[in-house]
Amino acid sequence: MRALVVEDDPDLSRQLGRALEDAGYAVDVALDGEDGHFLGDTEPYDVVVLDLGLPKMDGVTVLERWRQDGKGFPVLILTARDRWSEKVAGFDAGADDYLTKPFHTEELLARLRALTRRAAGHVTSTIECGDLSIDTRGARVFIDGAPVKVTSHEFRMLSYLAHHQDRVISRTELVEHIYDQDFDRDSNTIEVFVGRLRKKIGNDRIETVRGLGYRLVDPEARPVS
Amino acid sequence: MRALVVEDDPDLSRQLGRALEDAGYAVDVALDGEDGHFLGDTEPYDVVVLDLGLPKMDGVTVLERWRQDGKGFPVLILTARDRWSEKVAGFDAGADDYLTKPFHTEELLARLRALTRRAAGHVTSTIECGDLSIDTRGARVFIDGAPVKVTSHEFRMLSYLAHHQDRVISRTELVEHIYDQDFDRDSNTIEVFVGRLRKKIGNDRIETVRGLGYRLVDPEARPVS
DNA sequence: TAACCTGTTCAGCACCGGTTCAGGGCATGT
DNA sequence: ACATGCCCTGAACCGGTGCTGAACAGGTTA
Repeated sequence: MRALVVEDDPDLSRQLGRALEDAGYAVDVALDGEDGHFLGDTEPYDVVVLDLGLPKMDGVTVLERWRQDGKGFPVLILTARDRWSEKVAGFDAGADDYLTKPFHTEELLARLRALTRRAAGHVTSTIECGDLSIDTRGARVFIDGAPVKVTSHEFRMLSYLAHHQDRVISRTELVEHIYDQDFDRDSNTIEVFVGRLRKKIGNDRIETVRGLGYRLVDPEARPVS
Repeated sequence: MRALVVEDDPDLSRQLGRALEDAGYAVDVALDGEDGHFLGDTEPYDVVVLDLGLPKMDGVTVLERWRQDGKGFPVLILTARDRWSEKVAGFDAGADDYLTKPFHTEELLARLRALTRRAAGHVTSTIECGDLSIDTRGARVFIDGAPVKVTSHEFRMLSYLAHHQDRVISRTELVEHIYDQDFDRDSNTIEVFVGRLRKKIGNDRIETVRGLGYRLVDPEARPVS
């Protein structure tokens, strides 16, 4: 999951970035509205945390432009306490949730989880694929109830595949969503991770579609429709 | 499906080409308006991505000439943000959709899928032909709900036939839509693929019309011709 | 500092998928 | 019925793609 944090207060943005990274997101941080808008326009984020009071370009404007351009990622806006007008304007502009400063990072994380889940059409905090279950909250993976130990990048990857199960995910799409901005394009890191994941959760759970990418499937569900 | 990308920025054009190839298109790239116009005039594309700001010949002009010459392929234009006049001119010239730079490749792919589907008169992302169903998004094929394993070229071919089912598709048309520019004309590759496909989905699903080409049919739907 | 864990790089290899080729069959027109 | 030529098919070739084991690097922990 990739997240963008747009927050001008350097302390808070650093804290947020760190909290999200700890929670397993690949995070980019923008310190003003222009940068934030540009990043949101160019990079495929899965969720955005957007402060409304920003230098160079107001948060609401940023959000409005994104939505005009058809950007659909979920956006959580941060507002100063008692700034109802801003909040309303934010929702009108297409925000999905809000939080008033100051707040507990746990609450922010919980709301972000809810947003990403909702955006992918899931309702619970665990995604199931056959007897494979992925706890997005605890970053844990179970097979038939038995815990499987996965590293953080392995988890990000599995989690992204699970959010879009049954779809073919190209290698480039995986890279874009797992890593932040710059990443060496031609490298076989993805393949190595797929290999390691397969070794842990079973070979038949990740199909490779030659020339296109990978796909997470439930091996049990396919003998007959 | 064959796609043409007309984009002068070398980085972007390479990136686009790669993304489309990942998505299963056969892609040609032109770096200026003249080349782009020529290619679009001579080669039968299924969809075109056209940047409006181009050297040698402006994108709008390119599009106008294509339409004057009766080229009907769907065209998605790329415009710099806040260039409303261009956008309008593009639509007037016959564009089918637009996207403002910068954009997410996934969104571009989604729109291209929508365009090709619409151009073929389909609305969903799966095409049905009797109990044969083709998932254009997931690159999968089912017979009566049971998955059939096809390779990427086999899929392209079946998919093209399915987009134009009940029509006779000539061998050259198939070649032109499945492969990009350079392909050895006299080769029986197509026949080999037809053979392999028939072996997988049943002999009676692809009719051969001697001297003309092939046609995808629903064997059940024609008790008698 | 040493041991460890995680992510990345590299090189070798197996295999798959695309292409070619040759031979034979079958439809079509005379 | 015959001959022509189009089409089908099996087999083989070949290059590329993706997989794997191992080594390396950076950071973290004991």
